Amino acid sequence: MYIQVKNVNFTEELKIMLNKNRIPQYKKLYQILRKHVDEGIYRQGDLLPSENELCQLYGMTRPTVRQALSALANEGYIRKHQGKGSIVTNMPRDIGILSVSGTTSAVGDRNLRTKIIVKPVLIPWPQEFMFPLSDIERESGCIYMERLRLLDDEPIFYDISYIANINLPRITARKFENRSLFKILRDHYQVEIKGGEQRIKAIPASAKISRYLKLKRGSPVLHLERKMETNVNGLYLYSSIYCNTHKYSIFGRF
Amino acid sequence: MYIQVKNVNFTEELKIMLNKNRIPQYKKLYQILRKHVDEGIYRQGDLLPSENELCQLYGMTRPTVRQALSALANEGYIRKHQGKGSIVTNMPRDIGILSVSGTTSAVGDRNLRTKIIVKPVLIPWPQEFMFPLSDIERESGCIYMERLRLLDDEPIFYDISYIANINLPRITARKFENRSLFKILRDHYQVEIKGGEQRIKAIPASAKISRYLKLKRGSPVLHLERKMETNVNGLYLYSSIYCNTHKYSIFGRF
DNA sequence: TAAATTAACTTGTATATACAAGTAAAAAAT
DNA sequence: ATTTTTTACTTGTATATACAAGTTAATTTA
Repeated sequence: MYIQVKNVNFTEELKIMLNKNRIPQYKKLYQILRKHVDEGIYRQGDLLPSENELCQLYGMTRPTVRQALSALANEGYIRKHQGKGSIVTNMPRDIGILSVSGTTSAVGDRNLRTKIIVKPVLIPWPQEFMFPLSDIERESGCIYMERLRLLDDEPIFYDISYIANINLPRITARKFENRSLFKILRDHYQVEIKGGEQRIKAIPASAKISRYLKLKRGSPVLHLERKMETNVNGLYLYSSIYCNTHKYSIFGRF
Repeated sequence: MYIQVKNVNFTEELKIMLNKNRIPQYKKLYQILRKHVDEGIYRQGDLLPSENELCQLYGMTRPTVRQALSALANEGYIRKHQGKGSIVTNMPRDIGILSVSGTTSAVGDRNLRTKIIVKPVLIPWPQEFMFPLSDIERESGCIYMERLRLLDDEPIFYDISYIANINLPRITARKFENRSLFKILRDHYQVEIKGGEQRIKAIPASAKISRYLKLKRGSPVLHLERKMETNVNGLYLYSSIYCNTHKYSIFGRF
């Protein structure tokens, strides 16, 4: 018995391998600028360098720079004004809960604490899941976790997360206290959230939810069911989020 | 007494006037394709003509066509797949409530009826408004209206709208039954919603809201406060929306 | 001094071109 | 017949260029 090897040009293969994780220039610039906004190097209201300046700084042509900027504009990080320039938007981090980022970034990282209620465990998917699942997802099982998010020591979010166990080695061993699940996925697994869908309801607090969110039973609670698409084919993130909106509203840009 | 006329080249002025309402090519294509999707000429899952075909069909170059397509993709009308093509997304109309379009399009126009509770009237702005107002907005007064939206004869949305009275002649005379406010603004005033922000809460139904939405007092209701930016400088639309989410969820893509 | 014009920026729109990379079906090889 | 390769499509990335149009500040003009 022998293994048949496909007839390939190995130098070609190697080139492809090396180029596989190649990040396009416009995406590099996008990531740099987003990081600068996130880290406060550019603050709200600041003017970004002009497109021509960015061309010079990073050695690209204007269409490439514009591609990066329009990605930032689409996600609400900046707003472009003809004749003036690109202005950093007031609260890019607050897109959060209604957009691409996770709940950690939804409130600005400041006074948010995360308490793990149920550590990440690998379980079979629930019989009746809130979204339809593919066969691959069903087969690979589900990484399940429950987290309580406290803002100024008040419980605000109760998160239940479900992730298909696809290509995420050792994820159940990681620490999720005070870190965004999304950041971990991005930094350690190169998983980027690309979009998704959600359903929103106002519901009366159940016994469990009222206990965790320290509310009276039956008082109104915001309930989000979210399905998030990633750059990894077939990998979706699901979460069911209960929010105490008595004191804080959920804020979003669109 | 005489009126001093600015020294201008009138042919130049005329040219500018005529070009003033000129719509860019990519925007024309964007509008055409969006209309086709809205009207069901392209249905969910359908493949749009390829970029090169669109180039030929509409006499543009590929970058221009791509600009139109990426606008559609950003708003969730299509999804692009390298190597395959642009696929019409399952429920582009349902972006509605959480995105750019109005509530009429949020549920697909089908069984939605609109009942005017308070006809559009010009009033001064409320003392304590949910969003800060500019001086121009305050001075120009506020077009106010209340509408109840029924889905299959069940009251679902209670809309309170506020619009600054800037350059919207005769708007209080228009009929808003069963039509989207946004569509009227777009078709008659060339006002396009470009983005905005919103706050979402779960609150107990007040006496008024419970009456209109046919709910028990105190039962959970979704409350949205929205500020929408337009292409008209200084013109914002505001609305306060109460939703009965017992039967239906609010759905959104991001 | 005050108004108007000009100049020097900014982003917006558009063309033309080239090659990379993903997909799917036809064609060729086994 | 089955597998592999090729081919012909698709969208993605990138450059180079040009002019339009909005904004702001400096300059000129009255």
